[in-house]
Amino acid sequence: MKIATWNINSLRVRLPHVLRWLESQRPDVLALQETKLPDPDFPAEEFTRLGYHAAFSGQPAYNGVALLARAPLTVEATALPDFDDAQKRVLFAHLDEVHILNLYVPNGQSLDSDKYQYKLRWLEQLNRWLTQLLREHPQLVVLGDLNIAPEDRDVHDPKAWEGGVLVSSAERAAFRSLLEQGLQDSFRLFHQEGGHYSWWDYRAAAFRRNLGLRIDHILLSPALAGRCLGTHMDREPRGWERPSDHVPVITML
DNA sequence: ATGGTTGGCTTCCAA
Repeated sequence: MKIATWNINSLRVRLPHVLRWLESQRPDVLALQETKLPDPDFPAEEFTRLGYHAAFSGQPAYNGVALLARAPLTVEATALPDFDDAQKRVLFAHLDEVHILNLYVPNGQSLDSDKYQYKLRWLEQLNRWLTQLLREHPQLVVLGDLNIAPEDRDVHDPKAWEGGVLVSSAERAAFRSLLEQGLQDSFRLFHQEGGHYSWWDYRAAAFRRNLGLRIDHILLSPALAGRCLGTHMDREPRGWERPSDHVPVITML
């Protein structure tokens, strides 16, 4: 089973990339973040044509998540439980036995921002929910743009990033809490070295110079981690015309 | 070199 996640930074702009990528990679599941589309505008029929079922939860201009899958999807939630949030960042669904939680974690903007406090509260509530999800669903995938580089080896220049969002100790502690509950970082099951990133800033030719961060992740419950065959980033679409600033992360189960 | 680029209910905000 091939499962992927990709922050596409506007599905309106990136639809040709998503269709091209689906045709060449044929994943069983593709989770999208930052669709930036209200639900009535979601181009579901474009994916139906390629044999994909679609589930989506979006809003105008910001945020928005979607799941595309070759098997029928059953949506179970579109928000964190008991958390008042107008922003569409969560899509929880299952296909057959496998449950997938697609997340677009808040960016946080800067450590002194209200948005950073919102991010930390959001992650705290996610951790609370995860306890229940792991108990109820042995085959659980948690994936998406988690907007956290878990360790210094996930950052091209840890000194330059010190004091910023995506790398702060509170965010990293929240990420570790996910792992302490039993999830495994599928990429780190296979690769130990630094230099592998999923996002590069559009500015300063960051991709060409590999000035990136590993902030998009596929986390697996113990049962799924035990049968995982590999996880990698596909850098190819970052070289296409008008690319997203993120690339797909792919795991094989 | 405290910059730079992209997308969107665009003349600013979010990333």
